[in-house]
Amino acid sequence: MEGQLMSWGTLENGWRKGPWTAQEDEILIEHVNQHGEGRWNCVSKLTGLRRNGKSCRLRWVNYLRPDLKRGKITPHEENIILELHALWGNRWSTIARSLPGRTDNEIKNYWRTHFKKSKPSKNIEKARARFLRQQQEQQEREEEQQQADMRGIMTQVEEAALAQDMQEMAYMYPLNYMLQGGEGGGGGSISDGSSEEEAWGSLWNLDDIHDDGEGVCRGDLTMQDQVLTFY
DNA sequence: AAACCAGGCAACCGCGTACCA
DNA sequence: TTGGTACGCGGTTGCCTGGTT
Repeated sequence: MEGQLMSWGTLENGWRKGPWTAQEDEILIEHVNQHGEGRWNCVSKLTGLRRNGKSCRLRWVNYLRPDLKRGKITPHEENIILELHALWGNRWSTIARSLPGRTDNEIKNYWRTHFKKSKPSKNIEKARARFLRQQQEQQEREEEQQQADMRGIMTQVEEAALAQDMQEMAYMYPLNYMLQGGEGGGGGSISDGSSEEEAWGSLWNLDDIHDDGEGVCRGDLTMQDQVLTFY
């Protein structure tokens, strides 16, 4: 524990806690505009703000950042959250990278209030298991194929460099990268219905993309392929 | 009108990790 | 190599608000 509350929101060690005031927000924004993000523990020293570094960072990241999107999560975003949560679980910050303007905290809260309570149906669980199994098989097939293809063309150094590039791209822009190919791609088939079954359905339909060897993403990696590049 | 309740969300906490001296 | 510090992440808490009785 940091200390005992003296008056409302003030601890005996001088740090303030609880809801931020408009003045505190202004001070923090001013500070970040001047010095940039980071070095959060210096904020109190430089500005006189009685907030610890953690609190400042959180306030900035979750509320004050200018690129934050305000307003409700759209059905499209909701579907993205569902799909990525199916893939990555509670890795909220990873999921948030695929939703520009949304924070991990926001997505986490949204998930907890909208989906946590409803247990996935049997069908969903079966579909999920099938998806994961096929994903694994696909990965194995591709690794074999890639090794065979690459061996004759690339040196080992080039191969490593490419793999790293792919991984970095996928890490920086997970969903954008997956959905390359536009609205007609994997995400485009998502209807505006927001039921859980529908959302999962859009994910499992990706299986079909692979069946003909072409995929909706035409020439690009399908969602499954690209997800595999993360691991 | 008042009390109660549930949902939503901002903020806090603890832990793990990266970085640096 | 190690210890300290700062940062980032996920889980949890608690307040606020709107709806219901």
